[in-house]
Amino acid sequence: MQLCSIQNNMRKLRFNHDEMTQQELAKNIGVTRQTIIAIESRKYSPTLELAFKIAGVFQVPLEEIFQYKPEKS
Amino acid sequence: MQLCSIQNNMRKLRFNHDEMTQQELAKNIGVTRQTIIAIESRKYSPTLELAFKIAGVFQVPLEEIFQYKPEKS
DNA sequence: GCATCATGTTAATAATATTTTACATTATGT
DNA sequence: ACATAATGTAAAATATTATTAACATGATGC
Repeated sequence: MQLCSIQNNMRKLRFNHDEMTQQELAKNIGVTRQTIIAIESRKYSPTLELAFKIAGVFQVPLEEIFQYKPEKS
Repeated sequence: MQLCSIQNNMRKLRFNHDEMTQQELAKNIGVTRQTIIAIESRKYSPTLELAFKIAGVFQVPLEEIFQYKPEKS
């Protein structure tokens, strides 16, 4: 499956935050669990708005969660 | 017209970077001028990938260009 | 064994972002 | 006056992201 160009460590952050589940994170930022799954598995990148919300939950700068990896030339 | 929830200072940055035009910025990051116009006028938010590319052009952290302003309760 | 919870997969639909094209406006230079 | 460059506006078409729902798996506890 095609990976998107944005890497992330949401999964690691969830575990470091009291093993927050995908469901809890989803509810926290107001999206469905499917969206969390898709982002964690790099099926697609979140919107900028969603990325900011996620950074807000974990209280870290956005760039600490998401990194741009061009991949394509 | 409805504004999106992400603020930005691309316009200011363009002028501070040798008065870079919308056209030049667009070409730099590989999108059309319409996309730059839409983002600058907050018609919609860029994708996370685009936001990273724009930050790359201006060589500043993403959060220095884009700020999340919830607006809605 | 059975129920429950967390995670994963797939597919269809809805919502949003981006492209393309065309035309308008304002300022600048000749 | 005319040409050009930068910006703005609008609409339709396409691409990407997000939602919803249904079903599957592995782990845990009773």
